[in-house]
Amino acid sequence: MAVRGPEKGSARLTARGAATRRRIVATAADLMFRQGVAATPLDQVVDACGISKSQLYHYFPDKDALVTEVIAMREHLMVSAQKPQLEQVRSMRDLERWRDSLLTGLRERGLPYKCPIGSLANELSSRCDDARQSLAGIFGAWQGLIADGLARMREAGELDPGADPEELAVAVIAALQGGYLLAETMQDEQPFVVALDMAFDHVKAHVKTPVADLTQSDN
Amino acid sequence: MAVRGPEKGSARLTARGAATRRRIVATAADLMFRQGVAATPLDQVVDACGISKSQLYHYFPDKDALVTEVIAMREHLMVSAQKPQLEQVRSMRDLERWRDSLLTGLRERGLPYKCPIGSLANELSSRCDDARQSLAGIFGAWQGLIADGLARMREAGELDPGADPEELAVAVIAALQGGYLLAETMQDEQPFVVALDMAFDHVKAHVKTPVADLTQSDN
DNA sequence: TCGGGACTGGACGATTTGGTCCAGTCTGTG
DNA sequence: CACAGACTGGACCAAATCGTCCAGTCCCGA
Repeated sequence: MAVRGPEKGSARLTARGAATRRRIVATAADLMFRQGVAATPLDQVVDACGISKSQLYHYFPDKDALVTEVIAMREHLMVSAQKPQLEQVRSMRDLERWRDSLLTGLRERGLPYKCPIGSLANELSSRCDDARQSLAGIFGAWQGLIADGLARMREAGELDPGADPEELAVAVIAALQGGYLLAETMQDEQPFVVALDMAFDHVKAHVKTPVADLTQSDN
Repeated sequence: MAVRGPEKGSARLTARGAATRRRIVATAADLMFRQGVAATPLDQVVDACGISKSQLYHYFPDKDALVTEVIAMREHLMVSAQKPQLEQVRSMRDLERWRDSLLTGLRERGLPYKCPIGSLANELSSRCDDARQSLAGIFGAWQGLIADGLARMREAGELDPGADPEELAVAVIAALQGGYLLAETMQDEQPFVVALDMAFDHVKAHVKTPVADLTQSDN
């Protein structure tokens, strides 16, 4: 499970070859998301992808390398899905729009109620330190995106100067992850909603009271 | 991964036999906690336990049965660890004592920063519906213990009558789980602390304001 | 047209793992 | 003692899986 640099053979790659390569990673990512990494045999990837086994090994030296790419793709997908919205965040209203999109996303995808990153982290962090570090990096990037939005809110005077964007972002992600896990286990979206609401109440508790605020602010 | 009833052979069991059986489950639980269920071969359980393979199969028909028992043991451990404290909860102060014990527990155990139940849920809920349901039951039991405490707080007038103990309990557990996952992935207890603090702020937000609060309410 | 990467398809080896089987020993108790 | 259950120890099977290898075809651009 070593995290390698750019692939050896990636230098000379036809457009067609690159497309196939991406297809393999995408297929593997999907299967591994639903079944887990260990529970996804390469033969299944091969079948689902409609390629031959030798082709898979033509692009990837071993399963670990494939997993590494899957993780990288997950980071890319997360960033390209979250960044556009989070970058725009300058007010609580913006942040709530983001929350709403998380919710509708969960509902549209339906089961399984899992976070692609969280489930990878859970399975791999104990077994492969390279993967764990990559996943930690993804969480860090996510945290950064959220924290930046919160920081902008603070600059805009929406957030209390004493509020720590990084810490709030960690709390939000933790709530998200916990919500995903409970929702998946209970097969019910309610825990996810409850967790998200908690996180947003927590953020709101650091909102500079514009007018008389009903929700009393604890510390 | 079928969840069976009481074992077939459990009828005639010497004290010695029962002890060995428990030892097997405990050993398996520990290994599976640290490495994951799939990543724990039975041979390793056998070695770590100092028994012979035939003995393992003398007590358990297959690996699934062993996993089922491991889950049951996890429930038992959770309840016997949490119930005594949570049963006593009648005030915010009591609840905070419980939180403190969670924290010191995490610190004493050290790495891995995982929840034995959460990690099982994450790995098994996608792959075995029987296990998933058992784990959901454990989460439900945990939720119940917390919710009961919160309900007593409400009866005691410490909690707002409008507060929903069940919902608050779900939020607390979600924060816990998310905190564990982040802490484990980042190899840092801070996310766990942050998540727990969020959860407790959330509960406190439903505390009936007793008198003038000393903790400054930030404007 | 020629060459190289893309790709097939399946044989093959090695390893791991779950699971079976059994001959025989140990141990505690009625 | 006799017997039942506890236990050893390893041989053994079958399946899954990772990974290798190769002969040969297909496709595309210089």
